[in-house]
Amino acid sequence: MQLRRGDVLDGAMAILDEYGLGDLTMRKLATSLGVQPGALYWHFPNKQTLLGAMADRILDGVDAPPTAQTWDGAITELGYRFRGALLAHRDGAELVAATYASRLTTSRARDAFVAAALDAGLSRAHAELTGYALLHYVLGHTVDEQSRLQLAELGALTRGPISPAVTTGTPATSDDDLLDGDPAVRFEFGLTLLVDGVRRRLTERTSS
Amino acid sequence: MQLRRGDVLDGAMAILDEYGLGDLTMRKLATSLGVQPGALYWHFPNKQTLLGAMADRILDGVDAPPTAQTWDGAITELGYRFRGALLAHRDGAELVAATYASRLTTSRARDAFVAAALDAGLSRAHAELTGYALLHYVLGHTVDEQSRLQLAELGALTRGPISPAVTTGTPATSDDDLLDGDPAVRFEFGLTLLVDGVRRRLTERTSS
DNA sequence: AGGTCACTTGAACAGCGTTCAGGTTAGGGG
DNA sequence: CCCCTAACCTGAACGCTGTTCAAGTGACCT
Repeated sequence: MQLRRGDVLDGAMAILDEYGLGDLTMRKLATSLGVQPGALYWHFPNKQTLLGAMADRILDGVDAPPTAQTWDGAITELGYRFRGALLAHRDGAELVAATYASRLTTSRARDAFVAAALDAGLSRAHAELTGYALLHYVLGHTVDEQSRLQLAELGALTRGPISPAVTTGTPATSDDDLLDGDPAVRFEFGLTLLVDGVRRRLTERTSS
Repeated sequence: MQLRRGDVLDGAMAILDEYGLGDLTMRKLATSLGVQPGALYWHFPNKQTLLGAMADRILDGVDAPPTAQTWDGAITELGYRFRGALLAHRDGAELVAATYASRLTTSRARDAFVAAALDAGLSRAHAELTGYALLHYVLGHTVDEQSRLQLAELGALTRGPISPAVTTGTPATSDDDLLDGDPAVRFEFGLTLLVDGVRRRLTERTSS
């Protein structure tokens, strides 16, 4: 029973979901596949490339045409879909961000954003720029959101019956209530800011 | 001649600037300081903490009050200052992004953004959210910009006299001209989008 | 039956962050 | 002046990482 490239990818995704990016090593992956580490290098030239393939799998489908009727609805839908894809796997955002930086994954998400911006009525140049802005915002936000999430999970396990917190100065409601509330609200707010920025560009162009 | 905590930090910054984050290892740092690797662990409990201190140094000064007179000028100024600080050191953006994710650096940049948003007239809650949006956008953009820059530098050295490129389909002007132009333009565009989003929120509140 | 090509093994290489018992050195008090 | 304590460093190791490669195995086609 020999290994296929797809099997390696499947095994890697399984380790990612269960143990996280930090524990995804070539040795652990090989062991989980019942194989020696060297065998993996027949299917992938190196770990970076494997991570790139994983990023591509995570982003699979994000560039499908949006169903929303309005242009702003379409951009928002794409944003949520992108974020959802990243959050669907442990360390997904970090993996995609790292891989995107080394140009080993295609930027489908950005292309979809650009298409939506073109549909909205922006010029090619402005649509391209808008695509970058949306991509960078969503990526930046989601990396942060996910790392917070996983730090909180870890803290919830570590921190057992802790003393009810000696309030060291501020009444503790300065910041946390906004964060613990709902990351989706935080996400949506920034997305709306960007969409409104696009809207302004559209009306300016129309009315001038 | 004994080592001070600050000396270690200085040495680490020097290696970062000259060789990049990938070559910043505890062993290389120790060698450059004329010391054994173990000695570093008296000054910093681990590498992560050292990286955190480096991030703090990189971000030193970004939260100084902006000089611009208008609120939108202030936000723009802070954005450029933040980006400038990240670009000032090799792999600076990546370092700060990674460190920010593990909460080992204070988020001065965000606080400055929040203050500017409050000055603009936003409510506390909206200002906080705006701070996150700006932070995530600038970080996302600058990580991308810097990795592109360094990839291009590397490519310029590697790529010697290459054959004039077999244009595989598109006339090659689809994307690159916008990118090679000026990253600052790309940066400013997204920043303007966000600022315009804030502006809309302000006028809505005023006129309703 | 034989040969070819795809795939895997086993072992090693060079490097990493981190630990720690023990040596060294500097500075202040008797 | 000397000694003692605390700060600081050494030397050597531990367990881990990604990656390489000659040699071996196995399946499939002729």
